[in-house]
Amino acid sequence: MPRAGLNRATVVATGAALADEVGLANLTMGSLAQRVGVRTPSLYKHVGGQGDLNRRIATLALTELADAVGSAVQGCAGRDALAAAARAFRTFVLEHPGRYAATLGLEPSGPDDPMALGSRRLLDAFTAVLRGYDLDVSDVDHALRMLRSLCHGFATLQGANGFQWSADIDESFEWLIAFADRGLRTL
Amino acid sequence: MPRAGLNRATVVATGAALADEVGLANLTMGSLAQRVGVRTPSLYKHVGGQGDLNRRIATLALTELADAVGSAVQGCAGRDALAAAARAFRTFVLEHPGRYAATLGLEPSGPDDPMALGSRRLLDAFTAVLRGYDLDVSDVDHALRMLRSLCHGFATLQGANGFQWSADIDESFEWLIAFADRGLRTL
DNA sequence: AGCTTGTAGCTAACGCCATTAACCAAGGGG
DNA sequence: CCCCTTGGTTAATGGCGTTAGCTACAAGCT
Repeated sequence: MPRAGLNRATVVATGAALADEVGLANLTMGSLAQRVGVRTPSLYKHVGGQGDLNRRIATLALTELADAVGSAVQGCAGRDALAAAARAFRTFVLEHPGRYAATLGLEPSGPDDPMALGSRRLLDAFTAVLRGYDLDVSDVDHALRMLRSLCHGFATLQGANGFQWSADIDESFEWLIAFADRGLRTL
Repeated sequence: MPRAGLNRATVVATGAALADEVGLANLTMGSLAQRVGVRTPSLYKHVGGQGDLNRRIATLALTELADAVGSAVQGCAGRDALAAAARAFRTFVLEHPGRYAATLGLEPSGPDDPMALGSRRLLDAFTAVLRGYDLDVSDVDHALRMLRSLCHGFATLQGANGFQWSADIDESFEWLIAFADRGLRTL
């Protein structure tokens, strides 16, 4: 029959898009096959299986996220950089919940795993933000983990509808950025 | 044949324990049935299905978590209360990852949903912590979300092995508590 | 051009999982 | 003592991921 002209990159990208639409848990090999116009087993010619697909989506997501945060930070420093990074992070998670969910709970296989590379680039972007505050070296790792926890926690809780009560969520996020900025400046 | 003497509570409790052991995603009706010593379809006499089971595990988890945080906070105030609440939260999530995972991404069906009740009690415990800092009323909701994001983010990232690099994780968590305390005291 | 060969697609089949239907026995309340 | 609620059973269905084995497209060599 006519070749569909698929390749690994399109399969992974379509899978990521589908995961964003229907949720990672509902990303099924059948639905992905249908989306790319092929029968289910054909996907295995491009991808090792669901685990492998998930891993590749995670790698894509981490790369994109690192790009987004990295370029948002360009040209800012201090509080502006912090706000830009945090907003870019949250925007990405809310716009691409499936991709982001794929990145959680995976261990990098080795140091040259492209996933670990994306992870490191993301970390570097946040490290650059912290360079705008003159922290003691012993504080940098902790501050990094604090920022990551804040961004990850807020974004995933919002994505999971974890904030039920009244106050405006965007306002809370800006408040949170201001809080972190104040804390970092007075260390 | 001989009755196994099951009831809803034991099924849910065993399901929660199993989810903690093998991960919520690997909690299967078959494995749970085996654990309680019964054939799979028998579970449906006690529980509506996998979704219902998940919901009941989440309710149990939220109740336990609210109890843990609530009693940890008893008799402390200010920084001590904050530290006690945060530690209790993280300990619970790390010791019961399956239960906690079940609580995410669920919408309470109604205002008298027992799950919403547990959720509210947990919220109340954190609100009590904040009462030790004299915040402007307009800040309370934002501060609450900040604390929830911090605790949730840190605990889930640690549980997912999201902290790869070197620094000591417990030390980071204590640093983070101190950071939040300082920020809250200087609002 | 024609043959070859690698490979992207297909169908068929298997096993696991959740769920439902239909049946059966245990055991307490009249 | 009987009955009928109820907690257990086996059998069957449908959806999923995955593998095996086949087919036919298309590129490359002669």
